[in-house]
Amino acid sequence: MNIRIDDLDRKILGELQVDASRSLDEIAKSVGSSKTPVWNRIKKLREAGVIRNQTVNLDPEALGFEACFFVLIRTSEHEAAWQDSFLRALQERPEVQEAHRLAGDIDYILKVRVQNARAYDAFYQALISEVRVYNVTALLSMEEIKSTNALPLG
Amino acid sequence: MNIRIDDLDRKILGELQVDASRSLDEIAKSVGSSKTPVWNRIKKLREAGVIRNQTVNLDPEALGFEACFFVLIRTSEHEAAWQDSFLRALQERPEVQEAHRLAGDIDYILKVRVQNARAYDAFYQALISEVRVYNVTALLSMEEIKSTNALPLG
DNA sequence: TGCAAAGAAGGAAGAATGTTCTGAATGATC
DNA sequence: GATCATTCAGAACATTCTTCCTTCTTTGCA
Repeated sequence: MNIRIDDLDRKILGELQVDASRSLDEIAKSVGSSKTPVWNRIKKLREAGVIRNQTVNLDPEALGFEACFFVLIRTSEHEAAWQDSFLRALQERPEVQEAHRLAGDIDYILKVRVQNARAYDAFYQALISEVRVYNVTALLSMEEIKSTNALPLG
Repeated sequence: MNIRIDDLDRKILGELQVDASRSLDEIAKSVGSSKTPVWNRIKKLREAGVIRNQTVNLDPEALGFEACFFVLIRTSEHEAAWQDSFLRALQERPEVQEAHRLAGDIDYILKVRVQNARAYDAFYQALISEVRVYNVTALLSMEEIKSTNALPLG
């Protein structure tokens, strides 16, 4: 699974992060190479799992998702069985865009995207009925200042 | 700018969210339609800004980004000039993947992706030297349980 | 109900792009 | 310095995109 990633690979990934719909010729020109090596490297990076998938970024508000919450969760339960059911609940809920297990006194953080505050409450009620949590704090986003999942490869 | 989005549009967007590299024919088959209407609708959705751009999702750890922090920021300054310089600082820093202005006693939350803890400290020092902040709490992610920016269109 | 307008299906055709292949060049190893 | 393996540039082929057209269905309105 280990793979050697050189400077040209990073340039290609940088281009794909900005716009994955460009043609191989354009990308090759941008990174100062030609079509064949770019194609071979993209294939290699895909097979190695460095490139996971190719998606479109949608405008959440245009599709009716007006509310975004960051949810800080504390729990007193740390057994494997509890954790398994918690993780499964998060995976199954499409409102949960991100979930991280944290170090420190807060155990988990979630990013939850929903239509409105009522939809968040429905999500919250469903979650706490499925798994026991000790303390939940919801932070409501008023403005999305920046949103990208591009890595700084420059 | 307003656009009417029907069920077929949502199905198409759902397919594109999962895998934007599939051909029009395949997508048309998946949503139970044919090539022409699918192409027209994708074009319409792109022009309306519902589809923002097309990118690849990379494996952060494979590229050496082993640390992810959520940063909670409180500030006592709420003037426009301070806010402008703060926003500009966030936009310019590629480590900042997400930035939200919040309601409540915490003013901002950031998601910061860096190589390691030392790189985070460098980022932190640079940030507080640029803009005054009252209080900063960093939450260190131990495990990325879930990560997607797909909207629940089903 | 009937009429007009809009959109969908299906296919055809040219342009653009993806994918494979080959010979040349480059660099590493001994 | 010779040999081997790897990579690159460009050609050649295959697929897909994009546009256009015709027919048919659906939608909206009088």
